[in-house]
Amino acid sequence: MAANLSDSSSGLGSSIPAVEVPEVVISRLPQYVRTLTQLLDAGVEVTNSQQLGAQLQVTPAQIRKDLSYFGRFGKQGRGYRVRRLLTELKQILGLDSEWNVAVVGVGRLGNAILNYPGFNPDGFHLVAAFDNNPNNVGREVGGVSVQPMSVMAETVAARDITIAIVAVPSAHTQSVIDQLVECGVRAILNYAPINAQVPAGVRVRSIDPVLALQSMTYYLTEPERQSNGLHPAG
Amino acid sequence: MAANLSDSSSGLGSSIPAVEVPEVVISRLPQYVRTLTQLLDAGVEVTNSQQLGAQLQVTPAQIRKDLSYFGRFGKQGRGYRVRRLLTELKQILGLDSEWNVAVVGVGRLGNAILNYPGFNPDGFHLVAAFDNNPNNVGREVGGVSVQPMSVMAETVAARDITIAIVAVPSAHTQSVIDQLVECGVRAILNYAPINAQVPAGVRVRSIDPVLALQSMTYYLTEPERQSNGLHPAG
DNA sequence: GACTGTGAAAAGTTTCACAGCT
DNA sequence: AGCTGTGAAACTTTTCACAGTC
Repeated sequence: MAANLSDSSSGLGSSIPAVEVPEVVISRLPQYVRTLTQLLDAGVEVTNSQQLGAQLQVTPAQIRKDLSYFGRFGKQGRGYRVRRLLTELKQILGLDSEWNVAVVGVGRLGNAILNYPGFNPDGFHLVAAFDNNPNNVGREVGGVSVQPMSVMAETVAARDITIAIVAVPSAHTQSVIDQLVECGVRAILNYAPINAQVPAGVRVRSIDPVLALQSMTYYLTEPERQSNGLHPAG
Repeated sequence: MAANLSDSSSGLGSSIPAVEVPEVVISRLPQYVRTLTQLLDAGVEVTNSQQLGAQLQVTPAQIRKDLSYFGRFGKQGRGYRVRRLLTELKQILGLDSEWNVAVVGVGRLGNAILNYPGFNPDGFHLVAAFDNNPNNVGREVGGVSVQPMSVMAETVAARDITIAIVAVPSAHTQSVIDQLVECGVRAILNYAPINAQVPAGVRVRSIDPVLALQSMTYYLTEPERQSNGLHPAG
């Protein structure tokens, strides 16, 4: 493997991979970050691929392989220093920066999102909220003043917003996403149960509890469909 | 490929696959179901792998291959009858049955879940709610009366509950999941940002917006990391 | 002519197994 | 002795391409 051109042995190297990193690897890194954060909070200073694998229910080899895309963060015979690895992974994922996020749609769900305290500790700042409904415009929700959709372009530019959370009814979601993309937003977290279409270069993830339930019922029906014993807690 | 032993040409065959169906395939079926439902609602009677693929942003070959694990649902030269394919896929996923679901944790999030109207149309019935807090016990939320955790085993058995939605604080989540598993629940939708551990035979899916955001920021950082142009709207 | 269903090829991902450092 | 980092092997998943049916 053509490992890596960056000098990551010189502490916190910026780890620019020489080889395209598989998307599935990137999707696992946030889980590694979370587990390492827990270990750090628990006062653990050194860990290893075995321990991380047990926590994450992933093989130790996979963890080592995943990390090898970005550099050499461990020490043979010893393992990984938790704080160092955590810092590196956060940097790789861009979690050493702060991200300004807009919420579109301030109905029941949008309200809950704006009041949810879980985003800020992770560097995601909900700095703007938009809604079409004049009854909502001007209200203060979760410390943010709700603006009309018409000022979205200005606000997104002014506040350097690159990420949006969309919580509008399904029927309006695609149109809202189109507008956001038009404004320069490049990552979207969609809460509507639709298949959002975005141009290349823009990312979408969807939060869809019904889809999650539906992908489990298959295994609850008679024919012994337990498949593997491992639990891809997606 | 050793296709399929079931006689699925004789309409709505129960499609017991001879070969273990890959988990990724199962995870895509609910999306097919959703798209087919939309087509049906739009009055479309016949579709094909090309059209479905365009909607779902998946190659037509993948759709045909996925379906081939369960039977032959199309007609060469014509495509798929929307209603027929939808019925078959729902049956495969177990969505032709109704599922009784318990919600554990009736805080802000649990409340929102119990009031969310999106589960029922899809055959998931929130029939019980549990909470440890005496202030919540006895309250009526989303048409369900909140019960103490102590009666969980009884209620789960009495109401034939196989699925649970867990919306309790992270610190209590694993313990609640253990109790649910003990009660015989075999599928869990977890809203806490933890790595839930369950025994083989039990499924977990997690709803974790922060993880979703964190898996996108990588692509928002300078080095041109757009990777593919396709958008795995996870 | 159009489109499915499917073996076979290609691509992607995981696991193995071991050299090499601590 | 213990554990990483990594080529190579094994396995999985996707895509191709075309025979067969409508």
